[in-house]
Formats: sequence, C-alpha cells, structure tokens
Amino acid sequence: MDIKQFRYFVAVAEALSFARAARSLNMSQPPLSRRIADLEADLGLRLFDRTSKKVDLTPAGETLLPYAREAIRVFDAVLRAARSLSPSRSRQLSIAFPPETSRSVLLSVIGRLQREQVEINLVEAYAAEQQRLLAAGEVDIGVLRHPFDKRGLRASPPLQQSLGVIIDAKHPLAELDKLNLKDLSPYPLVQFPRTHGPELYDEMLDRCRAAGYVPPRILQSGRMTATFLKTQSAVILAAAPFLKRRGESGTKELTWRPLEGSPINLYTSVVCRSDEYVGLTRMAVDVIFECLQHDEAWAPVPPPVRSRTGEMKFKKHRSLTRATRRQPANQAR
Amino acid sequence: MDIKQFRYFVAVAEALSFARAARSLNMSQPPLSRRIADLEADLGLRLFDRTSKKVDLTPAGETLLPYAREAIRVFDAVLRAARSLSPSRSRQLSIAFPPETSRSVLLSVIGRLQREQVEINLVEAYAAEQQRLLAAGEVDIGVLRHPFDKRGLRASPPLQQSLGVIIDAKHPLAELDKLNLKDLSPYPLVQFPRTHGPELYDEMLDRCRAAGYVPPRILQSGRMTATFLKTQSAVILAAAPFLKRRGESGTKELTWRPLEGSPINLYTSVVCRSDEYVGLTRMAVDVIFECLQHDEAWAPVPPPVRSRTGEMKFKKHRSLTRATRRQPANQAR
DNA sequence: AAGGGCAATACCCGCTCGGCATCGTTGTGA
DNA sequence: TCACAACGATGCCGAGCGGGTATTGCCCTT
Repeated sequence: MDIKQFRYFVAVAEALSFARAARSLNMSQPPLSRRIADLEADLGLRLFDRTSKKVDLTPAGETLLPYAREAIRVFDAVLRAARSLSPSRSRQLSIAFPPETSRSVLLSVIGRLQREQVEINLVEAYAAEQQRLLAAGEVDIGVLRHPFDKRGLRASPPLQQSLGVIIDAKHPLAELDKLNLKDLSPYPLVQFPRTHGPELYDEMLDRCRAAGYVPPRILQSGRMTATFLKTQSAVILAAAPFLKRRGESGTKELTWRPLEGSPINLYTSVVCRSDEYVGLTRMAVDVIFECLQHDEAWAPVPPPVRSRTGEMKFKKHRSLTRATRRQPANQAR
Repeated sequence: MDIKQFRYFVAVAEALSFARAARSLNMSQPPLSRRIADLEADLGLRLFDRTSKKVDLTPAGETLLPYAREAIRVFDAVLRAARSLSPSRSRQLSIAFPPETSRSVLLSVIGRLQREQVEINLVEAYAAEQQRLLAAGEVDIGVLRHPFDKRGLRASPPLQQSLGVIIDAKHPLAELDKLNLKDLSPYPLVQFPRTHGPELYDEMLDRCRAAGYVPPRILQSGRMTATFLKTQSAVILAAAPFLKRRGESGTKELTWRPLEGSPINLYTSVVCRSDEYVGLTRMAVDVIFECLQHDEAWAPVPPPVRSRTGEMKFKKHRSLTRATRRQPANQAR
C-alpha cells in the first residue's frame, strides 16, 4: 500500500469523475479506475457509487476522505521538510517567472516557500531569456511557456491556460461576452517582443491568421501597454488571471473576454536543470507547480483536444535516482 | 516517492545496521542499501555515515527521523481505520493463539484491536486444531507454528523464537547459565500432545536426538505441567516469554535457561483465509503480526542460519487485489 | 597474513503500473 | 427511434521499479 492510492482516491473524490481526476493526475483514465478498484478491494469496501453518468462518494468514502487528505498532507509536509533540509550551498533560490504572471500566483509561491525558509530571488523573463539564465546557472528554477528547448532540463507536466482578450472597458468589443478571433480584425494587436520567444510568438500569430484575424498593426508590449489599449483600441491576448497582476493602475478601465472555443492556449512548465531536481530545488519546483495548478484558470492537463491532434505529448519522467545510482556514489569516504 | 522509503529509513536508523534492518523488513541487504541511497539522492543529503564497521545517523538524519516516524504513524493509522471501516458482517473476529502464548503479547493484541473497535473472541488451540477451525470458518485468524498446510491460507512471514528450557528453580541444571541439549539426558521431557501438531512434535524430538538428548520419558503437557517439572525433575522446551504468561501460580519456582547455540527454533505465522486478507481481517492480521514482532524474543526473520541450511524459504506474497480484480467486479449495478 | 563481517556494486528477473484500444451502458439530440 | 457521445470498465502489452543472488572491496580481528 502506497500513499499514491490515497492521492488517487482524493483526486477522484474531488473531481467526482474518473476522467477528470485522471487528467488532473497526468494519467489516463483506465489505470486510475483500476487503482481505485484495487484500493476498494484492499479496504474491503466501496468508495464510490458509479454509473456511466455519475460518480458519488459512498458514506464510507465520505468518512475516509478527510483522513486520506490528512495522511497526504502530513506525508508531503515531511517530504518537503526533508528535501529542504538539503545542505544546498545556501537556502537561496533564483526563480524566473514570465512577466505576465498573475500576482495571486506569485503571492502563494512566495508565501509557501518562505514557510520553508527559502530566500527567494525573483526574476522576470520570457522563455528565451530564461533558458539562457538557467543554462548559465544564474537562475535555479524557471516558469516558462512552451515550446522551449528541454535539453538538460527537467520540466514539469505542462499546464494549460486558455487565452482571452484584454481590451479597454469602453472598447466596442466589450459589449460581447465571448469574442471570436475574427471580431478582432479591425484592431491592432499588442504582443511581447518576438525575440523573447520566437516560437510562441509565431504560433500565436499563426493561430490568429488561421482563425481569420490578421492584425492591421502589431505593437510592442512594454510599459505603455495600457495606453495602447486605451488610445489605439488595441487588443492583447492574455490568460484570465493576467489582470489580477496589475493592481497598480488602470485595472478598472480594462476588461477581459474569453475567446469562443479557446482557439489559443498557453502551455507552461516549471523547469530546472535535470541534475538539480533534488533536495531544496525539487521541493521548490514541486511547490511552484502546485501553486500554478491550484490557481483557477490553469488546467492541469490539456483537455481532450490535445490527444486528438496528437500534438505535444508529455513524456513521463524517469526517476533520477536510478541514473544517479549508477555513478560512483562517492559517499563514505 | 513512497512511504516505504521512510519505513526503510526508520528501520535502518533503529537497527543502525543495514543487514539487521533488512532482516527486520523481510528483505535482503542490497536492495535496502539502494533504497536508502535513492532516498538520499532524492533529498540531496546524506542520512547515514557508514563505514563497513559502523552506521550512524548524520545530523540531518537525526532531525528527520522523528518526522519520518510521524508520517508513517499517521499513514498507518489512516490505513488501519480505512480497513476497519469495512462493512464486515459485524465487527467481531475470532482469533486463535497457541496455548503457550505469553500474556504480554495477548494484552497488546487485545489492547490495539479494541482501540479499533473490534470485538475479539479468543480461542486457544494448537496448529492442527487451528487449521480445522480456519477451514471451517469458526476462526478468522490463527497464530500458528510452522509447519502447517498453507493451502487456501495467507500466512505472514515467519517469526522466530529460540527455544530454551524451563525447569524447577531447584533443579540441578538451574546452576548453569546456558544449557546444552545433552545436559538434559537424565530428565524426562514434557511435550504437548503429538496430535496437536505432529510435524512440529517430531521435528523437536528429532532435534533433541540429533543433539544427543533422548528423553527417558515423555510426559503429556496439560494442567499439571508445573507439577511434573517440580516432582519429576522434568524439563520442557519453551520460548523465553512463556513464563510471562503464567502469572497465575508457581512462576517464582520455575526458571528458564537458554540453549547453547539455539539448536531448536519455533517459527510462527499469523494466518487467515487467503481471500479474506482484506478490510477488517487484514487490519487485524497486520496488527497481530506487529505485536508479535515487537515483543522481545521474537526475531523478525530467521537469522543467517536459515539461508545457509536453505530450509524454509519464505515466499513473498503477491498482492491479492490484482487477482480479485479479475473476477467480475459486480459493482455499479 | 588470512579470514570474517558488512556495505556497496553488478546483473537479472518478475511484478506492478501506466498506456492504448475497445467494450458496455446510459443519456441525449436529430 | 436510432445513432452518437460520454464515461467507466476491461483486455492486453511494454517498461521500469524493486527485489533477489552473487560478488567485490574495505576494515577489523586473530
């Protein structure tokens, strides 16, 4: 019996759906069904009443749920504590986030890492820059958008955000609840500088064109983004929580609208150098991943769409220990 | 990461020896060494300072130990609770022990099971009788001596007890600290009735003869055992804690002596019907096993001797859930 | 100097778990 | 009313994890 079984149980109990729970666990539905069946067999009771249409906790499952959560909580806490005991040269970590990271996410990351006594050095950078910083050792952990070069890096499973559109509250399009990319046609698009992430930049524009939106002009994002949006009737593609970040100024006068059918998605991973996914760094990577995942607006795994188009399969990580073990252990000298 | 790694860590920390810890975990030493190395790699720190002569906790290991224990404690408690949630027809279990079970073991078993709200029905019986009771369904769990017929039963790993000799405190042999089987030659032997466990009975006598002790008479053990020992200068082979059981009468006048080189050992397993090692029953089996194991005088696993003679290899159990699952799951109807 | 004890390493194998494909059922919309 | 869509269960397969045995290497003892 493994603590994983409890995680599976809790995931299903929270999603009340095997398929959704499986997605949030980054696995497929059949093995999850089996693991739950195994657990039920072991415990000698049914945890869920399930039909093909509905999944409900049985009374027994209901009673068990909080205890399972508690066991997981304690276990994770100990593991985190153990990992952060690591005698890293120091307890400092440099972590890079994309500039448009929402404030709420940053706050929870900082809060949780401070509780583990980590000194954080925050860096703001796009994918290309982050890759350089990671490679140069100037940053320990990066949060970056796909696609990026994964060589030598350990990347978490991708998290998905559906992009919408930010416009001035008085913009003509603000009348509509959901926008279509075509609706944007008359308006200029604000984009981050292409050099900061050429692949993503190109893909976003491709998607726009494919859906019939060819921006009349493209404006460089920068300090003046809000001004562009107000004075030029420009639009910018962004995930829902983007606005949350900009408590500073003008937030009230901007508004966000989702895109019909989520035609553009952002995939994000938490990343560190492969050989450093261990101890303190690993603890922090896991914590950051959880913070992102639990933030609303981050889907744990690309929805069905992904497996149909076959694009961006996520490879499971092989555990590092096996590889590590093969090298001389250089201990007990 | 699995809770097992914590168990391994704690076992090594308690034994301060990989070999001993491995034995107490019913596994061999090499895999344990690797699991610990893996854990250290994962955490990014050394848990033990080890040379070929000594194993010590590092400071980090020292700090971690109590937390690891706590995580295990919580996890096991939840698992026990979950298993005992099982809607067994009732919360009653019939448990059979060999008559010579020490009182201390019985007390801890009863205490722990009562804490799980189990109603216990204790039965006193030797192996042969226990097998009948198990097969007939009149008893749910048995604690019985090897060898016994394992068909249809799920048996825990065997626990070992070294037999010594109980004699009257005034017996001539009481002068010696350690006895040799040959020393017993002049004295009659008290044995349980052969029908209660013919194989064990025969093996014990074989061992005696092999070591040069051919009892002049064999007396049937019963209510009058103590009297035999006092009036006939008889001897009885028993594990160390046997005396603890007999708080009733005469304990003071009897005494126990170990046998030089532990020539005779008792192997005991906790047993239930294979298909019932699940839910409440499984919880109880595990609890009883732990109680026996933690009682001093029960070695977790036969010491090196066993693997040399090659006798009584213990087979690992395959998990039941897998097999169970293959039958129609008859749920969701 | 030889031997024994112990942890580490090499190598191997079986079981477990997760993946894909498919089925059966149920609810839904044309 | 029928076909389809959604979902959980099942069959089957491959990979990797974890454990087993044999062996090495180190240190201490005699």
